[in-house]
Amino acid sequence: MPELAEVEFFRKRWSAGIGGCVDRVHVHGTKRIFRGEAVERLPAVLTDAVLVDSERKAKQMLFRLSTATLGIHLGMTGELLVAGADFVPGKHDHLVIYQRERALIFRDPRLFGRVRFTLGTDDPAWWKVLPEELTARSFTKARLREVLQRRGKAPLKAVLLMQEFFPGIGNWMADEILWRGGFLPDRRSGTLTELEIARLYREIREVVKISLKTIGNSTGETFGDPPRGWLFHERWTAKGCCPKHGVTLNTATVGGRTTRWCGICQPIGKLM
DNA sequence: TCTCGTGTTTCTTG
DNA sequence: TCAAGAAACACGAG
Repeated sequence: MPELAEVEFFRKRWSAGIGGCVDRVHVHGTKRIFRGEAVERLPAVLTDAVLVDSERKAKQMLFRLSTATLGIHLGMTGELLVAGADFVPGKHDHLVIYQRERALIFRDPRLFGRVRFTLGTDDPAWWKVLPEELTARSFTKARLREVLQRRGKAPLKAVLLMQEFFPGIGNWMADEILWRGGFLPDRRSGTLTELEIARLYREIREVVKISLKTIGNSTGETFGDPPRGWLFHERWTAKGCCPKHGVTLNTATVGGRTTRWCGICQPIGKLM
């Protein structure tokens, strides 16, 4: 479930390879994962390069090597893994970077993810133009108000999923934010009062911050869960209940995505 | 066998 | 021309 915090977890997983030299590279070159890239050049470019560092912006990752940069987006089902140097790639292991002591693996069964690479050590142009993080100072209440008004007729849920405004927010995080704030997902974005905008702003910051802390910083085999009492733990099955009221969650498609909410916590809908 | 889905891009509609 | 919604992408899980 790669939303911003899970992406952070996967990025750190590959940190095991920082400082290491690339022995060889395996690619499934014909796959859509590499769309638009001259993938046939990738093994030659990366072999003998050193993995220098990595960074995440929203759901995007950039791995900097001594000869090139590697941009990775996990799509819906992508993941990064680390295995021993004798790792044998499976059907869905589209990129494997072998170092002396380990293999860094990018796996994605549904091929919605993307790998891009750029020669040289400068950060690529697409990376430089990504919007600033929601944890940055530039994300202010005034900025939120402006976005909500600009997309005034769209449901709140749909607007929260727009990456140009809310980089890193995905389906479960949007549901979590709306549930905590008491907003019905199909509420028109332009109808929020000043007090409600303040509440939404606070919940966006909180959910991002706590998710990064609990999921993004996990060090185990799999990423950890967000705190008990979050909607997260209930929203995956039809039997899921509101953590506060115990009532079965409602389900509908809002903004093109499966959305779950509590009829008691989140009472006020469209209003337009 | 059928339906669903954690993301993004492109197409269609209004 | 713009905003919003739908469809498409590809595959495994239930």
